[in-house]
Amino acid sequence: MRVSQAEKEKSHQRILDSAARLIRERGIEGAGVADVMKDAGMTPGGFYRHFSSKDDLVGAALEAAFAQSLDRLVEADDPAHAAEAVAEFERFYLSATHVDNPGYGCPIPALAGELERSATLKTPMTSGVEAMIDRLAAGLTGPPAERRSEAAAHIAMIAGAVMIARASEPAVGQFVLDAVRNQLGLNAGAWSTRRTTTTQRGDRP
Amino acid sequence: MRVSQAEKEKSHQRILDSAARLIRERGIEGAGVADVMKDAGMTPGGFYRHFSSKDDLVGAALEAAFAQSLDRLVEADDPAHAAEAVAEFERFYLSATHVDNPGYGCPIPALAGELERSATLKTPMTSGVEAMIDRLAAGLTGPPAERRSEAAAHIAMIAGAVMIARASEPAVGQFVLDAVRNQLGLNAGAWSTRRTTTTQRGDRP
DNA sequence: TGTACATCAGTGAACGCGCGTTCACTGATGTAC
DNA sequence: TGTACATCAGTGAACGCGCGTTCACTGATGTAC
Repeated sequence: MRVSQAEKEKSHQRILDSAARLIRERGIEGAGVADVMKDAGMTPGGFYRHFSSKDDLVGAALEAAFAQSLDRLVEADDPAHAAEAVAEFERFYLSATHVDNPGYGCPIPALAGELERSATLKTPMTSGVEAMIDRLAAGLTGPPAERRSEAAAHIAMIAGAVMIARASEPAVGQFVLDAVRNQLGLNAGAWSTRRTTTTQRGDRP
Repeated sequence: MRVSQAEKEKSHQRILDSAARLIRERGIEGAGVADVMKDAGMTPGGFYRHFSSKDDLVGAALEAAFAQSLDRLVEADDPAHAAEAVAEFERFYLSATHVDNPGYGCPIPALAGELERSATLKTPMTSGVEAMIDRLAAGLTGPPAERRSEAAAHIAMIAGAVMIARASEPAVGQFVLDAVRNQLGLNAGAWSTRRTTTTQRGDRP
């Protein structure tokens, strides 16, 4: 039975939301079209009135997932607030809540592994990574040219940590998350003077 | 036609080697039992004379892949050589050769994403991560208690970078790899005095 | 050492299941007059 | 504003394909005597 254009738009959004969540929870191959449609309250056949293929859906869902994830990083005008916003984002990123709930989290640790073999999905992944670099860079200190580089390194580290934590047994996962928190100075409270540094090389005895 | 015990052992090794490579190249779901057997020069039916299931194979292949990957990190007795060995390992890890040839590389960026949803494979992944932490820690400086933590952070960063590089378009991938190299001080030659540091927080104005 | 026989590594076809996609159909929506 | 009709969102079954696994079979290996 046909529904109104407004209803169709709502259906579309429900499918997209279900896909964005299920894909991050179960992986792209693990989230079937029928599963997504059922989660959205529909039957499989209707899917192709909204997307031309599963790949089409996954691309749109990946973009939506990045947008959702980056919404957690509040944009601040002045540098101090921007720095605190980034620290807060990274703390959440490394939290048990994020590790245990991939469905609402960052798409990189949830999906990058699977995207290594997909040609068509590299584009939305690349856009998402770039957007995340820019957003993080805005909250880092130092020369502007080096901020993006530092942001990229931070992303590699936090995404790698979450991925490893999810793929390992809890004790090791926790250890890696703690290690990265330490490396990024996120454990130091406002009152603390504790410092952590990266290992330095290039200076031989 | 039956073959000798020695021949069977060779077949077993060929299947394991093929699996360890194909699984890293194509992912666990992407490497079919028939593909692995064909690569090993056999037909699908014979598989179950060697492994009880595909999961069984993947577990063994994952262990083999970690062993292969860690073989690149030479063990050194004195601290200076150990430090240089770790630096060399990390340089290779972040190289285009490694990024472009997952079949012979580290299983973490190649498979961790897929293992997030596998209960049985978390054990070999955890063992592999622990082994890698220990091996890297031996080449880092600082108090012994903090070396493992620092090693874990390094692994998160390099594994994350390789995963992102493989899942993104080349320009962004290169940028992330370069950023991590910089962060780890791997671009600085022996003559250089260049330093890179992580962002520090916890000191409010 | 030689012979008879049980074992079993490997073959290749077939099975069963899940998943993406297609399709005939329904009936409410939107439009032309 | 009302009516007739074309459109099309959504249904639910069916199709086709790939993949893990099973199975009857072959013939060389290993063993018992």
